[in-house]
Amino acid sequence: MHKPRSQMIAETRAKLVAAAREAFGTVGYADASMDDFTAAAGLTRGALYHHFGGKKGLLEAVIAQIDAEMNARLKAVSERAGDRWQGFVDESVAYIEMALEPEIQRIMLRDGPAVLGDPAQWNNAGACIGSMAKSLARLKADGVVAEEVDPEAAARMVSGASLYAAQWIANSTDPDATSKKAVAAFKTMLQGLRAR
Amino acid sequence: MHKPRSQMIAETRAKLVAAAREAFGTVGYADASMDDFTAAAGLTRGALYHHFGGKKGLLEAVIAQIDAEMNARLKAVSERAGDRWQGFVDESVAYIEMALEPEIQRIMLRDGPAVLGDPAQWNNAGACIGSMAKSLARLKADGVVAEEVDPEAAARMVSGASLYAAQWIANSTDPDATSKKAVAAFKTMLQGLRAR
DNA sequence: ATAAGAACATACGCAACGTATGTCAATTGA
DNA sequence: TCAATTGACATACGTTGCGTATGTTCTTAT
Repeated sequence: MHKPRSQMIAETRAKLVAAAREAFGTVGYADASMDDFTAAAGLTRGALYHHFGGKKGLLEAVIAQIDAEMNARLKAVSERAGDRWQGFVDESVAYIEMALEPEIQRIMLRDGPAVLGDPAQWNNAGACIGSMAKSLARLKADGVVAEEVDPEAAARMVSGASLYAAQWIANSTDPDATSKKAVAAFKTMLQGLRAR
Repeated sequence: MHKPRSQMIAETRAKLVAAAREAFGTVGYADASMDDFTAAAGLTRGALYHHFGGKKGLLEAVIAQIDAEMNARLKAVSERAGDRWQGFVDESVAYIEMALEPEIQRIMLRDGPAVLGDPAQWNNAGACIGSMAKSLARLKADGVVAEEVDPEAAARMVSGASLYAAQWIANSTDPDATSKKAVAAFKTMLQGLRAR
């Protein structure tokens, strides 16, 4: 007796997502040949078009997967902290550090926005930004964060700042030293969000 | 009598840059056909390869042109302000507003980094970020900006935050209201950079 | 004036994408 | 149980776009 069909399908989709994730993360979206990475998954472009509608659809699936993983990691970090503000700071710094990972940098922060447009309008509405905005909203309710800051606006700017900081670090000749500078300046800047 | 050769060359290059700028800014780098926009300039791909070495080379030329324009505009804004800190804030807000222009958003902030990599390592070293870092360095020397902030780090984070804020505004259903929220949160965050 | 080289255009090959079509297995219904 | 149907996937083909190699013309220098 063979496996049930639904399971076969899930495996096929998972194989394609994994192979594409590998390819997108290393050579980049544009230079990833569909023929190549579908073959690496033991399949052909036919399966890809059937399940994901095209190259962009597959990118969306890859992004959704990574996004979920990032969200889980960030949640864990913020829950580990003492107070709420510290949790927010830790989460933001963790975000910078995640942006150091080549796969995240390439797929989530460069090719993703270039191909699919504004990250905020991706299907799950950007789980990462969403959770950060939630943290900020709670902090604002607690009076820790200043009245005039809109949580979503701040969350977006923080993630943008993180990305640019991470790119800077990743391309620097001395990543460790650069990282220290970036995190210091970043924390200082975050202080501006606090109520006086 | 014909025009001197050097002038003809300059005109040809300018035509190609202009046509590419138009195409890149509207349909995006990936979907811009070299055959199409060189024809729009009254030329062929041959001229493009001769002068710019390829599609990426032309993108670099387009970016250099836009970067110079942006730098000039930002310089004008910061010089118009009363004190130095105000000049920096104005410059940053102006940066957000520039990031609202579709051409700048598409070419400088999305396709550019995706195709050419870290903006900081572009040939002229990113005139915009450079000038912002200079402003911050002066402010730090004057004791207006806190000791622990590295000017370049801050400049990068500010531009990253601006980009994300601008994308948010550009894609929102009510750009005016969103813009107000973003600028308010942005200014608040910048306060964090000041010495106490 | 003629050789040399730059400024382009034209022609060709190649790789990648999307679609249309085919095939086979699994499920459904009588 | 056995057709009939549906869905999963492969194969083949046409199109498009890029890069290069090879012309052709025109300036410039000697």
